[in-house]
Amino acid sequence: MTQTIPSSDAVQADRYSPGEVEAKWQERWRERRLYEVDLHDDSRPKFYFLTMYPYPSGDLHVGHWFAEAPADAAARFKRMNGYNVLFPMGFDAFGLPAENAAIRAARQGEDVHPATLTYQRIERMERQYDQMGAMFDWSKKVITCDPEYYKWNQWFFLKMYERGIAYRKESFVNWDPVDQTVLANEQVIDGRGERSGALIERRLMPQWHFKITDYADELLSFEGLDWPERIRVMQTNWIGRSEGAKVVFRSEQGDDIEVFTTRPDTLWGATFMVLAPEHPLVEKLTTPDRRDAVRAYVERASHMTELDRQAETREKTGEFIGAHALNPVNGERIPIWIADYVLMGYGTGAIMAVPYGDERDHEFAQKFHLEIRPVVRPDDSRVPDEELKDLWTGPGTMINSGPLNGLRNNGEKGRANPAIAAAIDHLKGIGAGEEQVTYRLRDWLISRQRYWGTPIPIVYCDDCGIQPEKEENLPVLLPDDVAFMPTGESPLKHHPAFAEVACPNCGGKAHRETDTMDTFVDSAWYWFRYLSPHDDARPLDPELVKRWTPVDVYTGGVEHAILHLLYARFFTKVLRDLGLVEIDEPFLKLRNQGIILGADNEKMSKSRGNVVNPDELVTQYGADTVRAFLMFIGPWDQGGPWNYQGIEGVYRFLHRVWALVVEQEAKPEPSPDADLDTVAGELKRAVHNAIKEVTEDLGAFRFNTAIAELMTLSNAMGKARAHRAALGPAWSEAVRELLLLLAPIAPHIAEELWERSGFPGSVHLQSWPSYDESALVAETVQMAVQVNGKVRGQVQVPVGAEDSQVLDIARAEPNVARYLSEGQVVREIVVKGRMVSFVVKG
RNA sequence: GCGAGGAUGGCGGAAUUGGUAGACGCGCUGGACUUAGGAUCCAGUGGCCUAGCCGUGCGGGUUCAAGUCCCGCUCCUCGCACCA
Repeated sequence: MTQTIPSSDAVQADRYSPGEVEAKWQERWRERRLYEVDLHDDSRPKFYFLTMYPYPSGDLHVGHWFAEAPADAAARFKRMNGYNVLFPMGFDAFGLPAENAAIRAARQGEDVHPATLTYQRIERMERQYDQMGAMFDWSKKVITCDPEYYKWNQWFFLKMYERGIAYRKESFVNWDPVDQTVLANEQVIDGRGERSGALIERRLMPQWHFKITDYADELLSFEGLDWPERIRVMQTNWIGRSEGAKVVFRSEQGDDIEVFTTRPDTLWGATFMVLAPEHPLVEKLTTPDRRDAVRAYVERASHMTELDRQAETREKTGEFIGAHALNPVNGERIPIWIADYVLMGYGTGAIMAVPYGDERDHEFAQKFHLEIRPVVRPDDSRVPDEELKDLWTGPGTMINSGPLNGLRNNGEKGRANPAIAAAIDHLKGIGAGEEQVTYRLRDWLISRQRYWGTPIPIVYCDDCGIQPEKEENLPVLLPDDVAFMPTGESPLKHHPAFAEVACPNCGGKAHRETDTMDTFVDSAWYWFRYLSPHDDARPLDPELVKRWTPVDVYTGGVEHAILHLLYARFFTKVLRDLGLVEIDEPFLKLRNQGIILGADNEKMSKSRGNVVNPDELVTQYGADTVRAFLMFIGPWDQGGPWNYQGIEGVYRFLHRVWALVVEQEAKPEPSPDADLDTVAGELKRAVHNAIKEVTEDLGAFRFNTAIAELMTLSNAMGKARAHRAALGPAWSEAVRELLLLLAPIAPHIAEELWERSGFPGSVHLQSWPSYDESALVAETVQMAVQVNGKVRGQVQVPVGAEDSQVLDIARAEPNVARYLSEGQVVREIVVKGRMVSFVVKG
């Protein structure tokens, strides 16, 4: 890309110079505190417009602009529509990249502290944000690595600990060997660490969890929320609710083996059982002759990464453990196997296997030659029961199933299926099971073996065990004087002053928890804190929370569909149950922007070298052009490839707007035969049409078409421009409306032209214009005309015309007139809005 | 495999309840102004065998009328995936 700005000798005194205009207005807006919001102002309705706060990576890239500039336009639009709009911004400042940078530095013998790095980056990004011309209210800024912020993470943790929502449990965890930390399930993508890309190992460790599963059912409801279907589906699948039954089998040795099944109706077809390799009963139940084989299998499974396991989706593996269990419904003796297709983390880690009714069990049975017994006869099957196909998961009639024989199985889930209902009742009757709901969702593991995060306020006392830190001792400060380990281990472990403490209970010898919290804890409630960012006495201001939340619109990337957005919903419900807020849901309306791809159609990344730097673009074209171009590129929720050429068109458009308002008319006066009334009428129509369209588009986040409408208006004004002197106030009115419509999208140039036109005040403090319906384009609509049921012609009819007028026009159509003149009109009707029917006799 | 979304000119994309397909922009072509044009302005720009015909991934259907509705496919993107 080479220069496109006209060389300086061509610049006239009043030529559009984005750099000057933008610097001037950013300065003035700052001086006038134009965007500082009075949270107590109740003269206007509130509107909380939230956009996801960024991680302080150090440089704003074009993706930030794509996310935030349109959001800013939508927020400005709301503000001009009479709302008191809160549009805050902050930084998600804890996290691995800053710490990893410190570790890298340590490896080279340098000393870089994550805090120093983070605050430097925040400062740089704030300056870059200012260049965007966004109406962020920085006075409400939240930085999550500030003790004044993370203190409240700790406070919430203590409250949740009191209520049993935060608990410590030894469990298998996802261990990232590169980042040297445990990850949440949500952070493991295809068996690899979300950040590091390293293969995840499974380890058994004591970890802190939040009991998000307590809220599983509530999280499944999106009632009253205007969220994209896509996100709702993703969250619903993630929570993964399954209705079924728990059934207790008993081993011959007398141990209860509990299983969960969604198909209790097929219990009589259970011909073997399968335990997960990690199942606690495996060791005990295995018979001596099978011990070696079983141990080898368990050993192999434990070393397998998640990815290895998933890669083996085709071929089933497993081992018979030598033991048998009794099927509670028919007392049958069935073999017990272990196999890694049964997961310890779901249900009970054990299943009853019904090869006839489950594809996986069927595959397993075939491979190991286990019995397959039909229990549902398909409706259209005519073969004898013994010859039924060996896998059927659909509806039919129950067979080989004792008391269920002959019952209808409609293939539905839960009690809606008579066969399932009967099976559950039967289980209850014999005391071997009952209805149960199981979720895929697991509790949120929040422990991280890292330094740069919120310290978990827990102390382990040799005598008293786990002790929560006292509230008055908060915040538990993250120490600054730490040495970063080249190995990646958390420096907290090697910091005696931090780790060795007195027990808050007995005062005896104790040590502090050295794990820190997942950074998703920070972002699970940050929007509440914008309302009182520096309140030292309490986490949130109840009065302001009541007035301002829930957030009216939340915008951000889809990549947070299940991580952040699910945690935020969970946290809100917890805060509600703690009596701190009164709302059930944090974000009423959610909108996701798409992703801007590099010119090579790949996701932008430093390693690919396809990153577009917005700073250079701003220098070349100005922020207004960059903003408007990102909005114009296509539907916002779609994203798309970056295209250098397109930006020129938007740049030219802003130049033309500038010329319309500022530049002196160089052309000769209009020719005397120009019909001024027509010109004025068309101008007015163009203006009001634009108001209507831009209003609808901005309200619906359709930025691309809003700009297209503005271009159409500016083109129309370009045609009328030659008559501007003669048009007088009509011209000036058109300019006024154009600038108002432009203000949310290109705030600087709109403000400058507003001032130059002599309009009072700031364009951003004006009310949004409304349109005059009667001034809109007199549209016509095409209608078909039929005579005695046959279409004879098409006519153009003005929108909103009276029926009689429509009939007159239709009658005048030559092709129609031919048929009408012959006979007599008996009935005339206008149907379907777009069809004129004549019925003629004679 | 399951779920969600999509397919429209050379390109990004527009098209209320079915009603002149291709708004707006890019690119391209021609012209004007120019020492020059990669600046600006004007005109044109879906295709073709151009009295007209054909055109919204493919094949059917409903309708006076289909990008839009119905049936059957193909391909693409994203999400989930041995969840019992």
